Amino acid sequence: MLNHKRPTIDDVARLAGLSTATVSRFINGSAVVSAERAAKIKAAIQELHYTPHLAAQMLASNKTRAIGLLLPTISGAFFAPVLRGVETRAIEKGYSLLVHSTQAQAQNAAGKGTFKKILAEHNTDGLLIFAASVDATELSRLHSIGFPVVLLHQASPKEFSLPAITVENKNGVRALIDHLIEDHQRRRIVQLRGPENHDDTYWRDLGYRQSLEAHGIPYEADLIETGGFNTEQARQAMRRILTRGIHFDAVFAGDDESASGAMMALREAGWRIPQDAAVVGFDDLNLAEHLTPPLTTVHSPIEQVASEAVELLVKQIGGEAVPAETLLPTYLVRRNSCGCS
Amino acid sequence: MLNHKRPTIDDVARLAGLSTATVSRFINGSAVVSAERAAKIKAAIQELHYTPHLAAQMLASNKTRAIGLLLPTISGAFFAPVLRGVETRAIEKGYSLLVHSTQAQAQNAAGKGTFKKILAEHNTDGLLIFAASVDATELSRLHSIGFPVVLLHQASPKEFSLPAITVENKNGVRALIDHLIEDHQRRRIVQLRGPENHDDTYWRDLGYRQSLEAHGIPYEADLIETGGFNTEQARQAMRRILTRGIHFDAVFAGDDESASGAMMALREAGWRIPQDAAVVGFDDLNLAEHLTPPLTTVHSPIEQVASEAVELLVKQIGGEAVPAETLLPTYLVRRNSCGCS
DNA sequence: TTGAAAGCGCTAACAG
DNA sequence: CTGTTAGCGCTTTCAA
Repeated sequence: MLNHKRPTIDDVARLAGLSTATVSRFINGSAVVSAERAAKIKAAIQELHYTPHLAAQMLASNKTRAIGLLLPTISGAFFAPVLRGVETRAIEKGYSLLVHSTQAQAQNAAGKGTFKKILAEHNTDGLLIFAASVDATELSRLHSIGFPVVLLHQASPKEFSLPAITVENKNGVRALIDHLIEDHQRRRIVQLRGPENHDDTYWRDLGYRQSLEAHGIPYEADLIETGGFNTEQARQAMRRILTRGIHFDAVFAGDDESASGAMMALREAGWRIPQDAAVVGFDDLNLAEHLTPPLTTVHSPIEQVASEAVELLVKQIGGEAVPAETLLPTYLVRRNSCGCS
Repeated sequence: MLNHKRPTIDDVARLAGLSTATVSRFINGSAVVSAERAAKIKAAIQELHYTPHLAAQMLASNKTRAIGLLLPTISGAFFAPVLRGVETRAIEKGYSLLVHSTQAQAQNAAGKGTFKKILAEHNTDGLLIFAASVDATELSRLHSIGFPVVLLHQASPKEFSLPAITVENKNGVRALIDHLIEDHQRRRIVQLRGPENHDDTYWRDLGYRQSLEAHGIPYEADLIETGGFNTEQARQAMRRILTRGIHFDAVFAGDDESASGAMMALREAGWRIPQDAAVVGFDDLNLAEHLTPPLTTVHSPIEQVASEAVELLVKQIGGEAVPAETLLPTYLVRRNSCGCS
């Protein structure tokens, strides 16, 4: 397909009048090369437009220089900053990025008997695994072969330890609900929970409960529904709440996308926000400030989690030890959907 | 890092009592292997948990079995179906997917003098290039070395021919504007244009103009603004229109995300949709039916474009000829934001 | 610091 | 249909 054969390291070595080994050392910085020869090599590389053949490097070094990102799905506003953070940092570190949404595979694998691991130790040096992307068996297998892994928005299984990074869910929600109760006198606060078995769901719920408890407000099952961290699901959940005909004066939607869905359902039913019910979210995605009214929420450093995760993974690949758990701080962002002006 | 050395094709061959060549043939289906031996090989592979070493395959075959997807950015609701379509089909075809948003790189490369081609012929077998992701020079270079490329939502440069795939923008918009004029008696229709130098922008504008012309309505520069296919930009563009104090009774927002922004701006200003102004979009993203009111728009088969693009690319990689241009049909979706009930 | 040379695991002639 | 074998382009001992 290509017109000219691409230049090899041998071509460079020949042109520079040196051995391939020296060129290789120069390229990888794996040993000091005399300044004089380094210059020659650099010139030869430029002249030939030489780029190392990745596959050959991999084969010889037994490294892929690629990291894999496993996501449940790539849809949704939430994953944009995740991808951005991961990609930017990965490139910076000289790794290429393989992205795979396990949901896409599930659709695909249905019908076939085979379960092929599209992203694993055979084509990456390490894996970034987002909550709900792979099952415990695979996690355990990766751990057992000592393969570098970082878990995002997901705690390590109890049986063994895999480095995990996430945000301060509980305290964030705590501040959020405190604000609703203390500054806006709301007491009947609906919660639209995220997906079950999702750690964020667990901790956000806990923050919600603790705030209620601290203010002497009982936890009421009637006020709880599952929004699934998803606009459409949240919209329907909100409708179900509305159908119950129960009294409430605020909605904690689980995340911003859910908040958007909750607002739709509320508005359809003729409710005014925040007069009839305050609505708050979590994440502080771009969309938050563009909702009507602008959404009060908890700022979550999503992109930073992503880029820090890459950092942790690369360290592991390099054989360094990394902290078992990293928790990035969150903070309350007051806009208008809570009643602030 | 790994405990056990991974099995090689030699281990499989030894266990099966055959040659590596036969095993290789079986794995790649590159020649017929007798049923009896095939069974033996299959068993050996299972027993050893053998997976081919990708780098070795690449090096020996001079193929990467990876395709690259170049996007301007991964943010935005629009790209979710693109990614889904590409990934699903790529996996199906046995290719892995490398994603790169050129915007992320631009941020990164700023400051450095180097421009490294993160995705190109050295690490992929072919490239899927979305509109506005790479410049003409790089396109020309890829073409000159005969590297497989498919352009998405972007026409081939005039100087040479690269296969391109996109949707029927013009006729879609034509039907949309016709609907506004004929069925809802709108005559002063604002257009929020997409980014300049974007082919979709050009064709959508043409559809808009042709519909106006067909109905004897003059094209008025005052009614035109740039929405950039982006919620926030569109919102601001809409505000600018509003500031002009001119009369209008409908808004063609360029795409659905822009429509969402336009709606926000209109609502802020106290306009009712569709009574005071109809609002219509393009794409028919998931969000369209969830806007208030549900958005009348043009359905664009985004995911299908993506998966068809993979198909075209894989064909090229296989040395097959492919059509220079592929245009997928669009159709009008009437919901309520146009005034339909 | 440098060079020579032995592979890394696999594919693809080539010969049978 | 099957086996033998020569590389693919690079990294990495081992000696010098």
